[in-house]
Amino acid sequence: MSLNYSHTGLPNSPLSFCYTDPEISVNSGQMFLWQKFDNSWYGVYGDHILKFSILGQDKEGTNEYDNVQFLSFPEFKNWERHVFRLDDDIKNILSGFGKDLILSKAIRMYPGLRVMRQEPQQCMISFACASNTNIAMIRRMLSNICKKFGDPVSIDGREFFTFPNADRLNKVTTNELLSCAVGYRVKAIKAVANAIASNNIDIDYLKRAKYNASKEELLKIYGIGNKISDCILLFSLDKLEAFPIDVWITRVLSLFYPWLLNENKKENDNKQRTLKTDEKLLYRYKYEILSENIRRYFGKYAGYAQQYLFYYIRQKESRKW
DNA sequence: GTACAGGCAGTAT
DNA sequence: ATACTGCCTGTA
Repeated sequence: MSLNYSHTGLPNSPLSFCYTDPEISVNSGQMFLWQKFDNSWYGVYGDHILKFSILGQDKEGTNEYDNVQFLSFPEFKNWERHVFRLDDDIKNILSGFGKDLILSKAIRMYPGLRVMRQEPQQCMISFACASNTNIAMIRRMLSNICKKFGDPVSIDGREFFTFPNADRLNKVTTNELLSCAVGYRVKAIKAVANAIASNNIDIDYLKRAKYNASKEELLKIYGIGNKISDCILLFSLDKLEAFPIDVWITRVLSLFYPWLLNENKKENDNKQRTLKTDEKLLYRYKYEILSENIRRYFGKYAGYAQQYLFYYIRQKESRKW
């Protein structure tokens, strides 16, 4: 497989990678537990550690490499197909956005940006940690959780830790979790672990069910609201229409899709619209209605659009991850 | 010291 | 229904 690796990413990002044929890059937000050492990337997928290595020479600054090796511990055959969603018809998905100028631009800038598929239990716990904080903090919390409750795996002379499953996390004490610097999110983490461990929610069902039914189940869990459930649905439950709306997405909508927001204005608010006022708009607009309108506009692969827009606005604002 | 970071639940109106 | 508030932790 020909591979094209580059730091497409954000200037300060230690993360983000892409390769071509098919081209891939991924938002850091999707890869909390990935790290790069030398020419290899290592990532945690539940109780597996995944690895891929860039072998061979860079063809004179083209970032094209002729050989990439995918490994996993323990064995997880063809994990790259699963994790990078190589079965998605990316050409078809992206061509569907062709009429949208902003998306077209973002797609040209970040060719092959993908939605990554995460291990569902890990994904649910990860986003339970995501409220009111930033990516660096989430990475720290999750890394702490793995170190404390996961199993060590030694690879290439380095120690990695698997992600503890729900049964394990369901048994740990609140204080043990608090030592992972998760703060008040401990209640959400325990609620997720308990819901899975006690079969109150069934991940197979969540995968099978349609977006709305699946989301309804997730929203029953303490600490899992609209945005976080959409992340879980998109990144681990194969709901490609899920479109998580956070402050960054709100900004990009405000800048480039104001009509989507204005449709939902509660009253005709004559005040001048500014970024600041728009950022507060999730207080003033119903997430559900906004979400429906957005999914109607972007279509059944809205989640892919969300990733391009998120990546675009983050880079535009030069955010460090 | 203060503001703020990829939300959420609880409470008051 | 909608507005407002506090919240762990860490960094700028």
